[in-house]
Formats: sequence, structure tokens, C-alpha cells
Amino acid sequence: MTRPKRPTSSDVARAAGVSRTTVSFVLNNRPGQTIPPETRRRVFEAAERLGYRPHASARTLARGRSNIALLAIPDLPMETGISRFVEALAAALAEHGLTLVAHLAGRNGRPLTDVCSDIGASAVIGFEAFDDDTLKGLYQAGADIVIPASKERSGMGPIGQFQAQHLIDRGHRRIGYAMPRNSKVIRMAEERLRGVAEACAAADIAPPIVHSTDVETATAAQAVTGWAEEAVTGICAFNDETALAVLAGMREHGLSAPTDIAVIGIDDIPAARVAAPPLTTIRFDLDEVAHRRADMVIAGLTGREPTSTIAAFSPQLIQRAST
Amino acid sequence: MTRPKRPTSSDVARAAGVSRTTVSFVLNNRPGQTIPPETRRRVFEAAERLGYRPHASARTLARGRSNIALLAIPDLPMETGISRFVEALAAALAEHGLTLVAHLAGRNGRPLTDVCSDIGASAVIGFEAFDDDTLKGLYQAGADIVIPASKERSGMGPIGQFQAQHLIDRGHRRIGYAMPRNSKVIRMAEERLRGVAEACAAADIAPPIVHSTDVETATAAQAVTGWAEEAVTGICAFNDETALAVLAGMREHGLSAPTDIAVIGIDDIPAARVAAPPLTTIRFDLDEVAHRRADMVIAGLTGREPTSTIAAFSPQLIQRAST
DNA sequence: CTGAAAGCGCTAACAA
DNA sequence: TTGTTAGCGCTTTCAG
Repeated sequence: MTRPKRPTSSDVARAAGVSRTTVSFVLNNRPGQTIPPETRRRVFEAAERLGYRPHASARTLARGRSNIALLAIPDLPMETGISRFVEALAAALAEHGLTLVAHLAGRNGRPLTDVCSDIGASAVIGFEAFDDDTLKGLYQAGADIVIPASKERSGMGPIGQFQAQHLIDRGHRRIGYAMPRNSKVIRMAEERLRGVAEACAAADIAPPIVHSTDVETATAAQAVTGWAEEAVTGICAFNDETALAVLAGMREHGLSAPTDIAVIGIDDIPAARVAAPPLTTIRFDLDEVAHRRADMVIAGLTGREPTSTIAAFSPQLIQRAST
Repeated sequence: MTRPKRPTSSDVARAAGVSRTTVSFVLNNRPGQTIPPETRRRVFEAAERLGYRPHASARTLARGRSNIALLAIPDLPMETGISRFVEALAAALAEHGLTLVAHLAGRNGRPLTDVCSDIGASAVIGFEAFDDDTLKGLYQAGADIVIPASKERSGMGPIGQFQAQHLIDRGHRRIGYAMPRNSKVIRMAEERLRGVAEACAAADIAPPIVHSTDVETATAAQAVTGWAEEAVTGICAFNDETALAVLAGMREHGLSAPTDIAVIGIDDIPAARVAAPPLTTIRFDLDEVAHRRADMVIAGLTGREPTSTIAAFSPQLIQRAST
């Protein structure tokens, strides 16, 4: 199927019997201009009839700035929730005329900076702070604003704290931490672990006993052996998948939660609900983070001061049988 | 942080002591041109030193076609695997100079056609066929090629067949099908169910007994009751999460897999490995699908005949304890 | 082998 | 109130 030649703004102007300027003014609803309703109608009608869509590249070139925001989705198994986050962000940005697209980072994909430059993104939004080279590259690639700009707190620490606090509140005094082995998430896990350690320190109990495991029974069973030897009674897992692995490792030893050891995850993935036993976990409100991110983008683009600077998560406990 | 003015191709030309034409030729490695190595070096050096990146919009405008491909990710729970698919697709397209970005479809997000036009995508790639209006809109928005073009088979049926066949091979004669309740995936589930039914028909056994369930224990337990009454011995679940729910439902009744009823899922999510019992499931090779999709895009863009037309999945059985 | 010049489709001063 | 005009940064034909 061959595509018919695309109508340009000149075509619309001709069809409506006006100049291109007028077309531009009408279609962009330019303030401060007083175009007679009749003329406007004619322009709209012509544009509609011809199926006119402004050429984005031409517009961007002329305006000097695109209306595209690029979301860099890290190469993490962020599974559940991420799409809700993306949608919320897209909606928030759309209110300000920005279109959001996503780049899924990966080993073989093109570098983020290239993508940014290829699509001419005005704003780039990430989850964690970008390293300095990337940041510089992004600006070179034409981004006007990059978020998070610098070493902004990623908000992962508080999650770990919240997680540990739940266990502490239920009387646990020997806390274990289940670290994932997947190197992609190590940094995030370390941040969360830090939060757990802080909570322990604040409660004046021993720091968490850390063991790492894959999402698989054998290594988890080994880790469980380690915790058992240290008389750990409650385990904070990096996320639900890791928690599920720990549960499997315990099963292997004939141990069960929460009687022998309590386990708490993070994320509230669907599988957590139907695990044996159902997994206590933490969910957090991505919508709020999305709105803050959007606010920062708009602020940066318009030169206004951002309403909020810190991207905080609002953790919510999902109490189930495993604790 | 204010971004320094971006260097243009003229800046590079000036710095290298050549014309913009030469810069363009060198940087685009234009064939049929014989530029002296020394000149080339000077251009590269200047571009590097200035941190020059060609302006995508300007290039697109001049060339008449962007190098952007847009992937429309449907509003499904982004389960596992999708990101691997995206990466494979991105990599395959990158080999041909195309940059892939994704649009997560959603209730509140901007319509796909708008996104397409805003980013000036040359190609739009979907999972299922687009409806006629969308298709038309996409072409109007400037897309040169849209895939899947028309009512192409989505390749989900064969997966269901494969799944059922495994149960049949192991001697099961009363097959059940666990349908998800999440309306977003109903269509996909129906396609898979069709495949299961075909396999049953081919093996000359009764059609599958269908019950639906959420990813949650109560409804799953109800469904299990239904299957038990029908003396079902093997259940094909829509996906792993649904399968996990079925397992939980069985547990509720004191039934265990595979002794009482065998269960098989689809997707091979991490949680399947550590379920009780570990879940037999099916993984399919998204890489291959990605490559075919990419091939079709490139073919369409260059006018060449596509190498392959049907997007087939290569299902692979992951045998674990639940069957 | 390199440069001059003409657009690509749109926006935005500036005139009329 | 509307039209004229000059770019935005890049590619590409055509001369030199």
C-alpha cells in the first residue's frame, strides 16, 4: 500500500483561501491574534478535509524545541507497576503538550544518548540519577532538561526502612536480608539494604545478616541455612521474586513462614498473592512519583521553579500470611 | 544548568576548514565520494572536539524520512519477556540504522496516531493488527509502514496447541482451561484457548473444560471445584500467573500437582521456578519474532520483499514438577 | 575532490 | 486582520 503524498500547510492554506501564516495561527490557536470565526472555520474545515497533520520535524526545527519527552526505562525486571507509572507520567506530561515515549535500556540497544538525539527529545526522564558522561551526552544530544538531574535521592532507602520496620514492629530482633544475585539490580538492592540497616540501627538491634540468592531453590536453600545458623527470625527480601525464592528455600528445609521465619517482599506482584503462604509485601504509589517527575519536567522547560524536588515513594504495607 | 548552544554542521565545517557539504559527506560516510583521508580526519576531529551531534529534525526534514520506529505496546501487564522482545527488536532495527522507541498504550495516554506524528515515526510496529481507522491515521501521521499490516495471525493459537499437546502426550484425556478474568488479556486468552481446543480435537478427546479465575486464591479454588467435578486431570492455564493461582486453589482443596491434577503455564516467569511445586511452563523465543518483525519493517522501508511474512513463535517446554 | 545554492515544512518577525 | 519573508540545520544536485 503506497501512502498518498502528505498534505502540507500550504495545501491547507490554498484550500482555505488564506496564507500559511493564518493557517499556522489558527491551528496553533495562537493567543493575541484575532482571527474571524469564519476564517478559522474555513481553515479547520480544509485541514480536516485534507487530513492534514503538521510535520513534526519541520515544526521542531522552526520552533527550536520539540515536544517530546523520553523516558529511560532501566534494564530491571520492574515488572508490575511500571506500566502504570508510565501511563501516569504520559498523562501528566500530555496535559502540558508533551508526548512521552520510552526507551528500554539494554545491553544491545542503542545508547540512550543516541536515542535522545535521534528523536530530538527536549526532556529525558530517568529513574536514578544519570552518570556524568551520560548527562553530558544527553545535553549534547539536544535535551533541554534531564531528570533526575544530579545525585538526587532515589527514594529506595526509605522503602527498605519501611520493610524492616514492619518486622521490628512485630517483635523480630534478628533480621536477615535477601540480596538478589542478578547484577542488574544490585545497586538498587544495596540502597534498600541500607534502609534496612538504618531501621535496625534505629531500633538498636543487630545489623541485618545478608545472604544472596538467585530466584531459584538451591541457592535460596543455602542462604536459609545461613540465616538459620544465625538464629534470624525475620527476612527482608529485595523484592517479591527474591522473597518467593526464600520461601522455596525454607520449604526445602521443612521450615515454614511465619512460624519459623517471617518473610517480607517488595512490589506486590500477582504471584505474591497466591504463594504458599501468601506473601506480605510493600506496594508503592508510582502515580505520585510520576506527577512529581512531570512537574519537574514542566518546571524545567518553562523556567519555573519546581513545586517539589524530591521524588518520594509512599509505601503501603500489604499484610498477608508470611509475616 | 543552562545548556551551551549546540554546535551545528557549519561550526564543524568552519573548525575543520571545509564546507558543510564536505562535513555532511564525511559524517554520513557517503558512498561514491572520494574524500582524502586527511580531510576526513580533520572533519572527524573537529566534530569530536565540538561535541557535534546532527540535529535529527533538520535531517529528517531534509531527507524526507526519519529513522525512527515506534513500537506500540498494548495495555497488557508487561509481564516478563516483553522487555527482552523490545530489546531484540531494537537491536535488529539498529543494525539498519533505525532507532526504536515505545509507546505504552493506555486509557489516558495520547492516541497512538498523535504519538506517531509527534515523533515523526517512519514505521509503526504493533503486536496485533490495527483497526482500519488507526491504520489510516498512522499513514496520515506520516508513517511509511505499519506492521502488522492487516489481519495477520498473531501466533498465539499454536502456543495453546503446544501446551495442550504436552498434557495429552502425558496421557491426560480430560483437559481443563484456566481463563484469566483480567479483561485486558481476554482476547489473547481466547486465541490460546482455541489452540488448546484444536489439540484436543486432533487427539480425539473432549474439548477443554473452561473456568475463569483471578490471580487470587478464592476464585481459583472455585474453579478447581468445577474441574474436580468434571474429573479433569490436566489444566492448561492462560499464563504462569494464572497457573500459580490454580496451584493455590488446589492447595486450598488439599489437592496437589501433578498427582491429583497436572498444571501447565506459559511464560516462564521467575516465580514459576520457585513455586510449590515448581511449575511446568512454556517459553517462547521472542528474539525470533523480533527479527521477523524487524525484517518486515526494513523490507517495507526499502521496497524489498520481506523474507518472512508470518510471525511464528517457537515454543519451548520447560518441564518441571507440576506435570 | 570540494563548494555554492536550493530546498524540506513550519514558525514568527515584520509589513501591509 | 492577513500576507511576505527570512530563517531553523541538514542533505543533495550541480558546478567548479
